Amino acid sequence: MVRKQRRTTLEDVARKAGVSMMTVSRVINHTGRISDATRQRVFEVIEQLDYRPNRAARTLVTNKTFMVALVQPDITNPYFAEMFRGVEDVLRPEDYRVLVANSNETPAREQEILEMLDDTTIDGLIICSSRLPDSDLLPLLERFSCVVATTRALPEPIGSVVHSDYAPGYRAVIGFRYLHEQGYRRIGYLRLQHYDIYVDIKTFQRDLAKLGIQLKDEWTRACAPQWQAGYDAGYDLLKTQPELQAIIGGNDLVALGAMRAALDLGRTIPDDLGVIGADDILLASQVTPPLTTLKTNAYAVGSMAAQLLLRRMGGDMTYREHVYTTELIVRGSTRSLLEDGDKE
Amino acid sequence: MVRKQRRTTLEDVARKAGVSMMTVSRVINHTGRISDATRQRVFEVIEQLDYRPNRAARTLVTNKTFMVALVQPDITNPYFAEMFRGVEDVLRPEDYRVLVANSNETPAREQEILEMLDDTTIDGLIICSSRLPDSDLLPLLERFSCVVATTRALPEPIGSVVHSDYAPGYRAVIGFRYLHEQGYRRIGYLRLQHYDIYVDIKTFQRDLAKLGIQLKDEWTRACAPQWQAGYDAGYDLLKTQPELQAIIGGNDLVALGAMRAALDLGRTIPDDLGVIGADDILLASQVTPPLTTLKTNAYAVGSMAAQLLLRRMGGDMTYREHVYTTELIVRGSTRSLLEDGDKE
DNA sequence: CTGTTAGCGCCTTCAG
DNA sequence: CTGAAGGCGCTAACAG
Repeated sequence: MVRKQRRTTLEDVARKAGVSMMTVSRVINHTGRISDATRQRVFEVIEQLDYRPNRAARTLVTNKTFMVALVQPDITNPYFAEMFRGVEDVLRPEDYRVLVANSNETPAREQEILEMLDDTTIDGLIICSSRLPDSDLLPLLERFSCVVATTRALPEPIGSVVHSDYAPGYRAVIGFRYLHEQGYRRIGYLRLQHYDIYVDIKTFQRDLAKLGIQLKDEWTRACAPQWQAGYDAGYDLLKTQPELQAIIGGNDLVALGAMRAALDLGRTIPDDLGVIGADDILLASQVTPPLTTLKTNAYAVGSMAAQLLLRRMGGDMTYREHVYTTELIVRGSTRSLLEDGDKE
Repeated sequence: MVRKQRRTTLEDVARKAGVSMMTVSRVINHTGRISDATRQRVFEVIEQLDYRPNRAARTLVTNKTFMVALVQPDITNPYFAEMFRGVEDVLRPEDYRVLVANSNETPAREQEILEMLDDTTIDGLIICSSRLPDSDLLPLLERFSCVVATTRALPEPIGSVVHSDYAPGYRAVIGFRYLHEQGYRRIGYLRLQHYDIYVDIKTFQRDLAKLGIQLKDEWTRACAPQWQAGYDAGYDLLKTQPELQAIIGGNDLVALGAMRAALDLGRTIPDDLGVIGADDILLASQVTPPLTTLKTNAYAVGSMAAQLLLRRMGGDMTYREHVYTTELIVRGSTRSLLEDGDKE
């Protein structure tokens, strides 16, 4: 037989301890003043009966779930897995549990996830690198009382923000600038497709042009933020634009996919082609040659997001914005062209 | 101002629709028979008022939370991230949400997590590769009505089981056998430290001996299932036992760490040293040389675990056990020694 | 310091 | 096909 007996309740404990339910409630919640003797006795009974409060009942009356949702595009991306750790490490000591939902890079699924969540399920929401346009995202977020977004701007009243990037979609500029300084002139760009939600590629090209860097239309492709997408896009890009001297990937996975494609096409790295990624996942440092990358501290982003959320859940609804800057880590996948006379 | 107004409740909907609360309840739960006209009207009002049922209230009365906990040792290990996807892909269509808790490879933290969870928080529990000994784990699991464990045996009444391995802690044997066939005779083994919970290393050595394979005491180290631990242990192992012809890692991260250590020590792979990992994470195929590994389908393990859990949550408490077999993927990090005359 | 009263929002049961 | 009463287990607010 499976256990059938009713769970022990507050009332059971109260009866057995010879006190009122309220007293027991006060003891377990450490609220109000209780004599040591009573407290002790109550604790003993709780122990004996293996009493554990019913969360649902408590939530019904307090409106607190002690649950936080973390909505991410892809937890198999080491960047997001690391971010999860940051979030959990901050929330757990505060007794919050983390509900993780993965949209698998599918905007429709992200939407569905947000629709299924609400304030009776969670106390707060951290939405990471949303792939939804503002017109879809903001109405959904309005339904939640406490929201923090990462790598995504939000109108002030909606929630606080952590940027993992000095400007959304602009992280790659650091790579362009660096390569340009090293003498590279024909630089391909595998931008992440969701960047197009907030940065028009034409604008991006113009902004690069202001820095004296040319990015021709045919030198860039939008691609999904995954290894295989990077491979495919990189392969295509190098096939059609063999004159490229370097490729910048929107993240490490994409850059590494492109790097593999380049190798398969017989290019040598960094001699025939420079490659730059972004994030600095473990894989980046372990391939040969190791990948030059734009490092972002995913763990810090996660823990900061959690801290901002705790603030909000604690009642402080002040808008806060935290920007982590991106750091260039130079490794073997790029080199200087300055001594080659390869400048144009 | 923040929203202050009370959430709309069943009662609000009932009043506005001119029906009883019960009718509304039946409509939203698709239970009982309701006239089309009434149903339609109720749905309209629900829409107008943007009504959403209060989860806590519902849970209080039904005892269903529609929440499943996934307890894992380390979500930054791609193996577990992939497994999460398998779990979620099965559970979401059934309307379950997934609470993820990460023990960070810390048994005490795993214990703490399990203690904080209970049947009023979740309907079911999937515990992955528990790092706790049976004496600690089993009493904790008994408190839950529906449990599935992965890569870990469980007494029948406790829960169902998915093995990602032909026998717990024995996956590496396939690697030993393969290397032995290829002429390797001095094989180091970086076993995962938690294996010692269920497989005594002496027994393991004896079992290998039965296959005619020698594993000397000084050729094996227990190490944490992470890259850095693999690096450190591998470094130490190769320093003290330079005669080793190969190293088998308990998982890919460890093997890759050891591989890096070998390279840092000036060994060439596979010429000076063979390396085998386990899991087949993306990184394994992307390093140079690519890593020979014992592939396990993490996604399948996750989705099978979720399916077994659904069965249990659906009331079918039959014990079920699913074993995935491990597949050897031979890549460039190992070679044949048979033509070398290097046999002993 | 401790107890009493009154719900939280929903579903189960039993009547119509 | 629809409704009324009762209670799930807990805590807020007020008494003493």
